[in-house]
Amino acid sequence: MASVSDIVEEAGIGRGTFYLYFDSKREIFLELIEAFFRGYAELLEENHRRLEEAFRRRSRVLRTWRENMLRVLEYHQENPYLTNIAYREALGKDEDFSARVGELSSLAREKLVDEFRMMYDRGMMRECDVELVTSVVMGSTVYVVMEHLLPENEVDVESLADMIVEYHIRALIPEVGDVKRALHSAIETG
Amino acid sequence: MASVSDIVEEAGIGRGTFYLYFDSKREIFLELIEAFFRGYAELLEENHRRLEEAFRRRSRVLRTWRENMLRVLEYHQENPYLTNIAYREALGKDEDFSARVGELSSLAREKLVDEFRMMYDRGMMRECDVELVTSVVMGSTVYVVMEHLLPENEVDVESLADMIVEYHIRALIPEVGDVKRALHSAIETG
DNA sequence: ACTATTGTAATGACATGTCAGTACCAAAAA
DNA sequence: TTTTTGGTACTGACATGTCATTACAATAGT
Repeated sequence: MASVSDIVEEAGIGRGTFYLYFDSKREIFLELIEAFFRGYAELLEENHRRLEEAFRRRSRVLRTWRENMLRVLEYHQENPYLTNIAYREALGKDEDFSARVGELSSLAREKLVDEFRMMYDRGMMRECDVELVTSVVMGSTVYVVMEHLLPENEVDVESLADMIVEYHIRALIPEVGDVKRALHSAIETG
Repeated sequence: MASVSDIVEEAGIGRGTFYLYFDSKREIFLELIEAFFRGYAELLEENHRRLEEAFRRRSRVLRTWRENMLRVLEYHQENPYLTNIAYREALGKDEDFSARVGELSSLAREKLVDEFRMMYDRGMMRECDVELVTSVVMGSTVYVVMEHLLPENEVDVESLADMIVEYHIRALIPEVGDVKRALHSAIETG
């Protein structure tokens, strides 16, 4: 991790100046990460509300899922450094931080599990282990973000969202389901 | 990270003894990780060979894929501590280590991409972005390992492998493909 | 006796955090 | 106008702490 010396050097300020604005290095670190996590948690809540609304109206469920995925990707794309820190750099570093990561990932998991259950109850999903599916979706999303979204700056988020959602829809649609129709309702512009 | 004091205490040896056997803490760390990585790389190579062989014989391709997935899961299950260190604890820590992780993950990616292309060439896979699919498979696998395999010790690896492979087969099978037959050939015992 | 091991104490590199002092500006006093 | 004063932002040498690493005398094992 960057030392305070690194930070002040990079910022072109004196060592003391740093401590005028932050009580400790830990503080600035947790503050940055916390902001990122709070934003992400809010996004997840909002996505969840939108999807619930779609379920209530019984329309545009898959489309909403795709839009939610898009927003998740965009959020990470807009915060590349923090994303990198949160998912890679700081994982085994700080007790509090790890706890916070755990909280957020539990939150995300709960939301997703709930969403998949709603899909299942409406016959939009085949029978399967929801917890496992949730892990698959979360894990693949994080990995795609790290491998495709952060390194290249010229990546098309829209089509990335399309491809990811298509993958999961195909994997989850019931035996009797109409793949073409589902994909169309989720992805194709109309 | 564990201090040298922690290590010698845990191992029940003296501080001096530690330095009789290792030049430095870094050395033992890299040695352990390297062993884990080498083992994993070998596993990947072997899996790749098996799958190539299956392609050559034009039989049991999906079954072999499932077996490969199983071996990957088992390898991580057998090395829970190293898995945890490799994927979580030590990610932003050491320059050399990060480079090694990068190498290994590139190796895994190359193999997988190659395997998917073979599947595609034989009409076993729909047209899609192979790089992205590879990320999805790799990411979801790591995540499932961390969330389902490591925490609980009473998890059934076999059915985990089944469910993961079923997920990907459903996601990747061509429009005209026979899902039931594919799943049967991959998973059902016979 | 000889060797391998131990554990305490010392060392040094490097990290964070502190604080007396500098630079500067603007307003008050002369 | 010039000088003094006060306040704010900033600085970097220094204090302090942590931890890997080394040195070495004492001890256990053969």
